[in-house]
Amino acid sequence: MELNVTIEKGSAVPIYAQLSEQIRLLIRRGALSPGESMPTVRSLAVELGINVNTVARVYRDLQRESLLRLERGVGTFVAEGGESRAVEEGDFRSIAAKASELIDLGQGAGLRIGELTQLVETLWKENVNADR
Amino acid sequence: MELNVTIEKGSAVPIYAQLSEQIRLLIRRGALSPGESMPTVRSLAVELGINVNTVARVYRDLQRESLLRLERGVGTFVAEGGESRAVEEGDFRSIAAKASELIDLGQGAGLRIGELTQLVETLWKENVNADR
Amino acid sequence: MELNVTIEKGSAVPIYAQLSEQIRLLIRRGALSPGESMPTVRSLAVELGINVNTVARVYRDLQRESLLRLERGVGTFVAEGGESRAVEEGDFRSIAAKASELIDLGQGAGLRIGELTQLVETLWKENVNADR
Amino acid sequence: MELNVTIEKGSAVPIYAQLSEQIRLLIRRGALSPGESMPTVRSLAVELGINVNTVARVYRDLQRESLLRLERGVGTFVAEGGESRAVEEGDFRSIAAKASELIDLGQGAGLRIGELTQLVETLWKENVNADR
DNA sequence: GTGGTCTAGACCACG
DNA sequence: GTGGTCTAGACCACT
Repeated sequence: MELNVTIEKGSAVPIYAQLSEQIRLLIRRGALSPGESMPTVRSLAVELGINVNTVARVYRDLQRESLLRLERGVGTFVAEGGESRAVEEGDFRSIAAKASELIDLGQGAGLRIGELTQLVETLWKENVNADR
Repeated sequence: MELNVTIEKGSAVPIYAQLSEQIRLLIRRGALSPGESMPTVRSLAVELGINVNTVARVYRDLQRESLLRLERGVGTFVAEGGESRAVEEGDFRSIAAKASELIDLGQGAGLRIGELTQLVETLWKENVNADR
Repeated sequence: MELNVTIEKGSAVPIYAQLSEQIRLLIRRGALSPGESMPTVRSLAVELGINVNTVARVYRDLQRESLLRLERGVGTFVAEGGESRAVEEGDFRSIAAKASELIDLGQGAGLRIGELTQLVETLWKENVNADR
Repeated sequence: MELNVTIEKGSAVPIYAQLSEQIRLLIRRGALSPGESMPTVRSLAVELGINVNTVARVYRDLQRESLLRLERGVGTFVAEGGESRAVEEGDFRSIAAKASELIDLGQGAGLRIGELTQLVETLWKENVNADR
């Protein structure tokens, strides 16, 4: 039940945001399936070397988005509802493949990861604005 | 001399980090050329609706990375040195094109921007680790 | 012997408090009469989808308040004593009618249930303080 | 800038829920107007005798509901947006009047506050279900 | 032993 | 001095 999640402690992005976003992605890509049980707040905190409350906050936040379901005294589970539905596996594979190509190009040109994600974010916003 | 930069005030990412990363990208993509003058700290702060100190801090940080050059009483300029060299224009175009394709796929599959950049980050790290 | 009780699992109010308060009200409004038998701990737990221990705790608490009477090996009954005396039926009807009017007004104005009960609580407290 | 808020520390309802609900009501009833500044997290914590983090959590929760607007380094304000719009003053007055009548009846019949709010909640739910 | 709440106190980002 | 994050640790509600 180890979660494939990595936390950068020095990052400007708060720990809870890093964790939250990564769990969300694991659910969307189908690596975590509806009904599946999540690690306990305590075990995940130990595994990641962060505080229990920080994990609890993330679980609570994701519950409010209907991605997780918390049961007191029982555990935490991936929600069955609509929000937690995964992207189609085929769709996800082509997205991941495209992302890998982008990463290869970026690394080839000597970009850093932050520059690459910043580029994606900037283009995303232009795209959204252009749609208006 | 308006900088094509957008700040999200409510974001978990601190304003200074958003600004710093975006200026860095503008330089790397060649939208800001070596020797070109940057907006004054004050005007950029007003334009973006953020605090003067925040802009000043970013300029200072970028100077330390040799991306900007601060001349007291004159202004701030994009540095001529190595760090501020832009990616080849052709390279950048193919990277941007690839990123656009990725964004289209992601939007088509209903991903949010955070999920997409998270995916890029995750794959980047796997890539780096695989190289070791 | 189904009890007209509803539990909200996700609520900030603990399950035992929700259940306790609702049983108390059923007794006060005369829906449960002195001497009447209560559902078994187990059956009520199943009916409500909550833990047996939680129901048992509520029954124990209500016994301490002399609202219920637990007879080992026999069952649980609404107590005959003073605490469990119901409000006069006519009184209760006018209270319920007034409450319904309040609810209609509240819903008409777009209030949520929590806001309405909060208002009742606030005014209640002001009333009590004013009496002093 | 004292907020007319009361916290019951021993209550089964968590402190953050009590505070959150009361602030929400103050906004809905127009006692707090859009744009108005809220007490600082620290001052409110001191005033209520609770922890700073608890207040901060409430402010954060209410920000997510678009009822408050938090500005780092500046302060907290009632949001201008739609969610924070107050109920019409006349409407609110009739609701409060009706609630007072209900309270008088309830107190006359010897009900406790918890029983009264429980009744309101029960009838509310029946009303909602009946609408379906 | 699970998640939930609360406290106390430190340090950071921002103005 | 403002809000934000994080930690460490206590106690509670529930299974």
